[in-house]
Amino acid sequence: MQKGGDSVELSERKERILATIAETYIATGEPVGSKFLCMRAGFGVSSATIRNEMAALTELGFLEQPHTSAGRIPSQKGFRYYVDHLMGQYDPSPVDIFRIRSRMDFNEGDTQRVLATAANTLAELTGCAAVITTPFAAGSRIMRTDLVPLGGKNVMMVLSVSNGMLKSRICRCESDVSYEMLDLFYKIAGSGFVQRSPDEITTALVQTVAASLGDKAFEMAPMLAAFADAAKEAASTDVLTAGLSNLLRFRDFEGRAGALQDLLRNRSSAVRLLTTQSDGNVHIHLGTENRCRELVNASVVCAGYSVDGRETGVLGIVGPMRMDYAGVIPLVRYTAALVGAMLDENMHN
Amino acid sequence: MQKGGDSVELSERKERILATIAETYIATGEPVGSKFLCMRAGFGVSSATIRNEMAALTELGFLEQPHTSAGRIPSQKGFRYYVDHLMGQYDPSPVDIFRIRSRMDFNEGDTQRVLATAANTLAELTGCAAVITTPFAAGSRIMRTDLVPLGGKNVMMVLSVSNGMLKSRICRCESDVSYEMLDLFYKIAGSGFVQRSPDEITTALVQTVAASLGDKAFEMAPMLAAFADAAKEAASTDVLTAGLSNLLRFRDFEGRAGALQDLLRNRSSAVRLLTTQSDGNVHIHLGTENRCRELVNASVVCAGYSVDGRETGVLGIVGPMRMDYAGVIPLVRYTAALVGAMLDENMHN
DNA sequence: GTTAGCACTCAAAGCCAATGAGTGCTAATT
DNA sequence: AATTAGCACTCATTGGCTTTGAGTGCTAAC
Repeated sequence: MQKGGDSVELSERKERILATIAETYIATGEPVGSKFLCMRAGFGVSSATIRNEMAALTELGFLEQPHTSAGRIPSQKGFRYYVDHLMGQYDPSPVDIFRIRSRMDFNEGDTQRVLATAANTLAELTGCAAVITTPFAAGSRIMRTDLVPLGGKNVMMVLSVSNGMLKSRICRCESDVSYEMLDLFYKIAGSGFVQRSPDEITTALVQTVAASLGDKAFEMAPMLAAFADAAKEAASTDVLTAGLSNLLRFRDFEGRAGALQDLLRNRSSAVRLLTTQSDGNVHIHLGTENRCRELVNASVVCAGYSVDGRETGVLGIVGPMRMDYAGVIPLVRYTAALVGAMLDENMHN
Repeated sequence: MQKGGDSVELSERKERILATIAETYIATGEPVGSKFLCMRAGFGVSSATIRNEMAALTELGFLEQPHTSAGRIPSQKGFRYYVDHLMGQYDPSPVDIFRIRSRMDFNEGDTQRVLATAANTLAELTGCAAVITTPFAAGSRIMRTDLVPLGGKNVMMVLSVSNGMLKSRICRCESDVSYEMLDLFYKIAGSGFVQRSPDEITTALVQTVAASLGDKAFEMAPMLAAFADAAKEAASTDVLTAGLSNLLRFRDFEGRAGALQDLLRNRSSAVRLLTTQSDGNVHIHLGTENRCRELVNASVVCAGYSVDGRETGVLGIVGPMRMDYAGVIPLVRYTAALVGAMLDENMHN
């Protein structure tokens, strides 16, 4: 939970009012009026007093009014204050833990599948859209490359990266794949590519290698191209999404849900969205904090997952600004921890 | 183009009126009135005569009226008659051909990628959602299985099926993978699994094999399980989608777009949707012909793609019933042919 | 068979008043 | 100084009402 920008201190009563408005608005989606607050919550004062407080909170920018004769809703600043200072901190309920663990198979060795399952689980349990990045490539290196001849001219190339990712390419050679070609590729890869970081595999590097091959270059070109392509993909962070159609259910996104879906489907914008300090906490990006037109009334709740003690990826959910933060944060935190643990398991065999 | 159910013959003038209404409604989305038809189209008669004809067409069930004081729109039956008898048959325009070919790389050896690209291309060019099945497993057989030791306890298993599909699984063994384990698996697979059809790989079969292994069974269990799982997936038809967010743009689906997206994302319902006669033609399923609540005002335009002369998969698009059939059909037909050709290329190396 | 003419229908748009939730302000009270 | 009762005010919403105009169906004449 990062601290908000300006550290205005509110009186305890103002805080209680803001918290109650936030929680009521989150629950009902309707603006909250002074009368309701007076009745419902146990403030020992009249609605007029509450109105005065609300007016002050509006003046301070924590609340806003859809129109004169409506109640108040928390502004973005109000939500920020709420999540930073007022919201209860909970652990996931036993039933949530059960739900998450029963969906995620701790024995899954496939990083890609672990991530996909995590996204699906989060989307389902939160009712929001879920996004999860593949482990970052920074600091990783190519562990090995393998070739699987598929018969005839086709070979499958598998690139294993130390961050747990596998990238495979099917590659059609100019002629039937021969033992010599495979052998040559293994030699090239072993001496020039393995142990390097994926982002070191530049076109230039591959061309240098190709040039040194002389008349074999032509034969090897498709494999080298496939390898370069796979390495390039391995060097960049990818994003898996789930539950995009959940976004259609929120009135808040009416008409904009399509743009939101497209935004999340887009790799680079989704990565940018999740990027945040890696301090092991759950982070909340409210509305315009995301610096993104499509997300003005949306929030992102995200957390990094750590493998080997280093935060190597991020997962999160995207939903309306009036989402149930208190309920959702524990789910995100727990899922992130579990993903980290599962990938850790894979790293250490 | 399949023939409609009842073969009512309409007078030539009625046909011209129906065709003009269909095309105008497709283009504008607005009900079409007698006055417009009289002005615009070159009928040598007055609006009153056209009104009489329209009344007759309504009586016959080819047209309907949103309300008394509105023009007419084609009913489902009207659209059916239009696509069966009235619509022009076109070839894709050179520019469409160029667009499709420049998006689809004829040298791609990866079936999965070919399919994904085809779906994206179709979605983009038609503005509808695109769906494409993987090649059917019927009649296919397992060509080979390969193991790629990934270090430590992890192995990647690759299953090559004769229909061009590859299925891979990462499998975590109980102990470090040894040469003996790999060798044993190759022996088992070679004698018991390769050359079989994927749907023959039942749990029973795998258990029989396991039982025959004696004390090695425990060690081999994860690999056998992964193999069975991969084979099961290979035996069933999968579906790739693209452009689901296009559906949100259509007024016709307002409020139902989410359900439609979910329907297409669901493997079995999407397959059911595309299932049709395999006679090499483009097929059009209008509204309720799809026997599916979510699709009452939607149409599916689909075509099979053939590999080796046999129709082994289907692709199609889903859009509103008032879609531009004349423009879209050539695209679907051409894309299907191209997918077939590309997969053919792969089969014959 | 065609058409001019006309009465009719009905969605859409605009207008108006009533309703009521909720506020802001003021003056009295504690 | 804080609280509150009271009241005037605002404004979205609703429903009723009318107007408008597109489009029809029907009939009688051509």
